[in-house]
Amino acid sequence: MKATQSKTQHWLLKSEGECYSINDLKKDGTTAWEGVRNFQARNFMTQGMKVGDGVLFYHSSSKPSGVFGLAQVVSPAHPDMSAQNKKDEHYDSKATKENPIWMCVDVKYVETFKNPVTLDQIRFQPKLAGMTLLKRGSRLSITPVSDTEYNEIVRLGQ
DNA sequence: GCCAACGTTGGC
DNA sequence: GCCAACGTTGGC
Repeated sequence: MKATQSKTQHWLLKSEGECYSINDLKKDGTTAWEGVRNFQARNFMTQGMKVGDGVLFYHSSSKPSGVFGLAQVVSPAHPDMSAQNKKDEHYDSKATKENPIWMCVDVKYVETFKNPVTLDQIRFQPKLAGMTLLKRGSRLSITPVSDTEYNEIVRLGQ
């Protein structure tokens, strides 16, 4: 399905801080967002994300958890090769060259927040109360973020 | 390390 | 196509 909307969207990407942090992204410059093994999150990448979209970089399972910086989508979705790599921890035996199943986009480092916006802060802000992140049991590693939410988090972080 | 919430799998 | 079992996520 081809995305019909042309407006720039914003997204929140979760990463375990211990595993891949905003500092790792800064070091790498650009990275393929591999390892997503959830259909809903994948569909956001294949159908929703567009080059130029803004990304809130969230550390989960970190002390504290929160948005630590900004990134940007720099490629359309392409096959996630880690799914076809037997040695990769996210290997999926059903993924093939003909049917890669799992896709990923490339994201580019933009900036590290001077003041990381913690989960507590996000909960406290009325403008951010509706964020998918705060929904009970929300474990999605990729969620859409509204203009208002995005701008508010950027304002708090800088 | 606990556990609630959720997605996926597989037997029927 | 139901649903129990299982694995994973992620805040605490």
